[in-house]
Order: sequence, then structure tokens, then C-alpha cells
Amino acid sequence: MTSSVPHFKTHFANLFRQAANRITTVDPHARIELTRTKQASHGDYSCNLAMQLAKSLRQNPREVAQSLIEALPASPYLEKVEVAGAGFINLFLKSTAKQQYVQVILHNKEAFGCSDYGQGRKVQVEFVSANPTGPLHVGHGRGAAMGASLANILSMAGFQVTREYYVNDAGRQMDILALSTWLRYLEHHGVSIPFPANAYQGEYVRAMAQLIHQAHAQRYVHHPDQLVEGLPDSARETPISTDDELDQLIANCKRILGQDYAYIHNFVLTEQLGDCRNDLMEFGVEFDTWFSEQSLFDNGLVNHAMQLLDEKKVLYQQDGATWFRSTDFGDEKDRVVCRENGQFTYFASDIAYHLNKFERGFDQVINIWGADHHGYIPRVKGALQALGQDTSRLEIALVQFAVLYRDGKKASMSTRSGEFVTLRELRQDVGRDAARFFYVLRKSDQHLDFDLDLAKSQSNDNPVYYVQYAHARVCSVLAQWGGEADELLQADTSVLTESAELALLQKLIDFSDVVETAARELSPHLIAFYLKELAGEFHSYYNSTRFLVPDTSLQLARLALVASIRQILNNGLCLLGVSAPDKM
RNA sequence: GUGCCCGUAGCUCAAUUGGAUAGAGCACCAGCCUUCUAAGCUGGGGGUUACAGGUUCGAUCCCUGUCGGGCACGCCA
Repeated sequence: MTSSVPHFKTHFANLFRQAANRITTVDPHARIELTRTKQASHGDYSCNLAMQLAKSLRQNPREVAQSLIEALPASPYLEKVEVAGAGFINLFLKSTAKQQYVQVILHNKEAFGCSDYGQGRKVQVEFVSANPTGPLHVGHGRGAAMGASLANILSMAGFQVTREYYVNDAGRQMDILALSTWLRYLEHHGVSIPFPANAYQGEYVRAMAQLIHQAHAQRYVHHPDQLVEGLPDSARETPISTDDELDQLIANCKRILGQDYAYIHNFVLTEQLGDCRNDLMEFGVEFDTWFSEQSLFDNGLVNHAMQLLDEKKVLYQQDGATWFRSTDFGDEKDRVVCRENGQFTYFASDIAYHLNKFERGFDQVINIWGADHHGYIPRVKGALQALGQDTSRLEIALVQFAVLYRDGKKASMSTRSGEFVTLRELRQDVGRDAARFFYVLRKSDQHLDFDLDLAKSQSNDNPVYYVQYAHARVCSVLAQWGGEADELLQADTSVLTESAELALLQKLIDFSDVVETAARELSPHLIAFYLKELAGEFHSYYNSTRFLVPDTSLQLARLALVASIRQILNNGLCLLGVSAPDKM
């Protein structure tokens, strides 16, 4: 921060530490916590240190509090300090301390809210990581909004953030997509078999088949007899539906196409990944790294990880498969890493992937997973532990599914038959800003009821507009004033003495603490709640107080205040990937 | 059946991770535009935090049990 005004919580915590050292040698490591009070009568900040020390000092908490206050070094920012309740120490800030923050905010602009909480530690956030086998749906949308917002928050809180998307380009699912596309292509040429019930049904598969046809005409057409080899005769008339049959079909497909298979596979992957990337970009979500699962195999990292596990004696053979003894590390049962057919499981490449993440030197690795994957956590952490890694570096944030509501009814979201709502449709329906905001309006590990009608409505019920409207209102006022931004820096803010003004100032000061808490708790929703509160206080102030008053000194001070409010609204909305419009 | 998560105002959700009198928004009722954007504001009622115990200065938060809901329990990803 480029100002002499300190971060109050840190400042007061230091004072209390000194005070504690003066009155006792007990609990030198006790964390000293300053909290914002809920009630104005309790002052601005509160400290519960006395109550924490009381037990070991065998003294009445209120007496300890009194001793602490007497030992507290003087602070130029404090109006008064008092003991309250069971032994709380309440701090009352001087108005001037708050008023100075207007200048600080106007000076630091979009950097206000930044802190060194993260101390430049390297943190990776891996999110979305959806299989590139079809369009992103609204479930992915929440993970995308959550991850992107969280990454921004961590960055503001002083972490060095890398945003990563893990591309599952190696597995069976990709084979199924390639097969599906090829079958549609054959269908187009009238030489296919009934489309398998367990292949990808979506319209986008037909679209890809069409593209291949346009580019290469009949080059990949083959006789249908070869297709059904190893399959029951009925496969010519009725769609197959079992996994075994589909695997047989995939094998036939690879054999028939030979080297051309790689082309189809690569084509559908590139196509889907490109679509995904565009979709996310339009959603305001971008990544630093797109990490290929296939590359783990190509670079021998999977074999390497398996070898290490083997050296640690935590692998064993049974029923022709290779198992990882995850029960030794808290899992419910042991897990297969290599199947009877010699193929590695998804778990195997995931072990290699996470080991690789750790070896890339991130101090902290955050995975954002759908909550339905929670059962997967013990085995991944178990594997890392087996490899001698410090699993506390890995944090997994679970995101519950969002349930869409339209006309008060659940909008169906079955992944089968391509009936699911895509993220793209959602964006086109409610707009990017509303979608981004609504997704982070709840604690992410809670179910989210997404009210589509509300998100679309241009009414005061809609929290997105409520916050954006506050921003636009400030812009409008400043435009009518017509002055230069530099003039605001000269404002004498000591005339901001109304209770609403002092409350707003405190609210602005809180911003960096909220960012820090959101970073610590991996909770973007705190930013959304904060913005709603700040906007609410502003709207109230707006209605009760006129800014463009004849008293030019008072006018300038109030304009400086609302300009700083605008700055914080902008900074907060930016964290969430929501625009801050000048006009509405 | 086993494991994890959840249960807060009529509805949707908060509560700075153990702090003070549990807060917002909808919905409902009554008001505010000759004045910087009414996509706004002001006021009002609404609670045994599912239930029963326990831990302590203090519990929505931690422990135990019961009831109710969600998810996961593959050589799928």
C-alpha cells in the first residue's frame, strides 16, 4: 500500500502482542485475532485475547482485559478502547483514521485490496478439466466460475497463481467420441450400423462428421461388414448397448481405419477442445496451462510413478491386475492402477499427474472438483503420501451441482439423449454477468438453486443489477459533476462525519480483509456477499444524502467518497468476472 | 447397508471457522420521485438454528445418538 495508513487488523494485533508480552509470559504463540464488530456500540474492531489468556492466567477475563488495555501501546488511530461483555476488548477508531482511506483507495485504484497474505507463494488452481467429449454444461459452469474467481482472489491476496485445465485426451471416452463421429460419418454415406445406445448421441457429433465429410469426402468410408466383426448378428438391426460390445466396436474401428484413426481421434479432440476454449473465453475464463493426460504417457511419467510406487512396496498383483494398497493410507478399499487387459486406469495417470504438479514446485495445489468425486480424495492423497509427498499441499475444493429453475420448476438436466442445458445456452439465456455472479452466490460446497428467471429479470430482485447499478449511479454523478479525477485526490475528507459516511468508510476498509478471507477459505461467495452489502449501503446513502451540494468542500469530499466506492465495486466485480458498467 | 456432506425466518441463503441481542434478499403490509438514474430508498411483523443429550466463561459451529435430505461406494471417467 502506497500510503502511511496501516492495515488496521495487523497494526492492532501487533499492539496487543506487545501488551501481552508486558503482562505475561504465557501463551507467546497464541494467535491474536482482531475481528470486525457487528454492532456499532461495540466499536470497530474487537479482540478476544483476554478471554483466551484468562484460563492459563487463572484470572477473571475482564481483569485480564483491563491489564491488556493498560499495557497497550498508544496508537494514533484509536479514539478509545474499552472492556465489554465477558471480556472483549473493543476498539474505536478515530474518524480521521477512516477518512484517510479515501485517498488510499483513489491512489491505488485497481490495486486496492491487494495484500501480501500469500507472500508470493506459488499456487496452482486446476479447474473445469471436463472431458473434451462434448459441450460444457451448466454443471461445469459453476466449477469454471468458482475456479476463475478463486484464482483472481488468490492473485489479489498475494499468491502467484497458475490456472490449469487437465485435458483427458487419453482415455476410452475419447475413443468413444472418435468412434461416434466416424459412425455418424458413415451414416451420412449410408453405410453404417444402428447407432450404439451408449455412444455420444449429441447433435455436435453429427456436425463434426459433416465437417470431416466436407474436408475429405469419402476417404474414410468402409464396408459395414467389417464393422460388425465379433459382434452378434443383431448388431446390424438393433443398436448395441453394452460396454463390451462398444469396446469391440472401438477395436474394429481402429483396425479398419489403421493410421487414419489417429486423424479422426485428433480431429474430434481438437474440435471439442477448441469449442471448450472458446466457450470458456466468452465466459471470461482463461487458463495458463492446458495439460494433456496423453503427455503423461508419452513422457513416461505414468510408468515412472508406478515404478516409484512399486519401490515403496505398495503395489501388488491380483486377478491379473495391479493394485495400489490405498487402504494403508485411509481409503476404504484398494484400487486398481493397471487393468487385467494391461491398460492403466484413470487413477494411474492421475497419480502421475499429481506427482508432476508437486514436482513442478507449487507450494500449494488446489483442485476444484465436482462434489460427486469426493470419494476419490482418499486414494489420490493416499498415493501422494505413499510417494513421500506432503499431502497438505493439496487442497480439494468440492463444488456441488447447480440445479436450474425455470418458472419455479426444475429444468431437466439429464446427460443422456443430449437433453442437458449447455453452458453456452445458459450464457445466451441470462448473460455472462448474471451467470458468473449467480454461480458464486452460494458457498460452493452447497447446492445451488439457479433461478433463471431471476437471473434474467431486469429488476431490483436481481443482485447482479443491484451491484452494477450502484456502480453506474456513481459514474452518472461524477459525469454530472464533470471534474477531473485528480481534483478528488485533493478533497478534505475530514468533513465526512455522517454516521452513514463513517460506516461506508469502514466498509471500504474491510475490502482487503474480505479478499484475504475469501482466499484463505477458498470462498468466492464472500466477495459476492460483500458487494451486495456495499451496494446496499451506497444506495441507502445515495437516497439520504445529496452529493452535488453548494458547499464545494463538502461536495468534493462526498464525491471522493463515492468515487472510492465505485473503485471497490469495480475491483470486486472484476474478481468475479462481472462487468462494471458506466450506464444502465 | 457403509462412508462423506447437509438440515438456520413461509422461500433462497449468510453468519469473519467457538464469540456479544443469529443477519440479508425475496414474499407480505405501510410509505418516498418538481431534487445527482425508482434497476433505488424508509419503516413493520416474522426463529426453541431438525430433535435429544454432552464438552465450557461462551455452541448454528466441536462430540454422541435419533430423524430427514443429497452424493459416493467399478479392472468407468
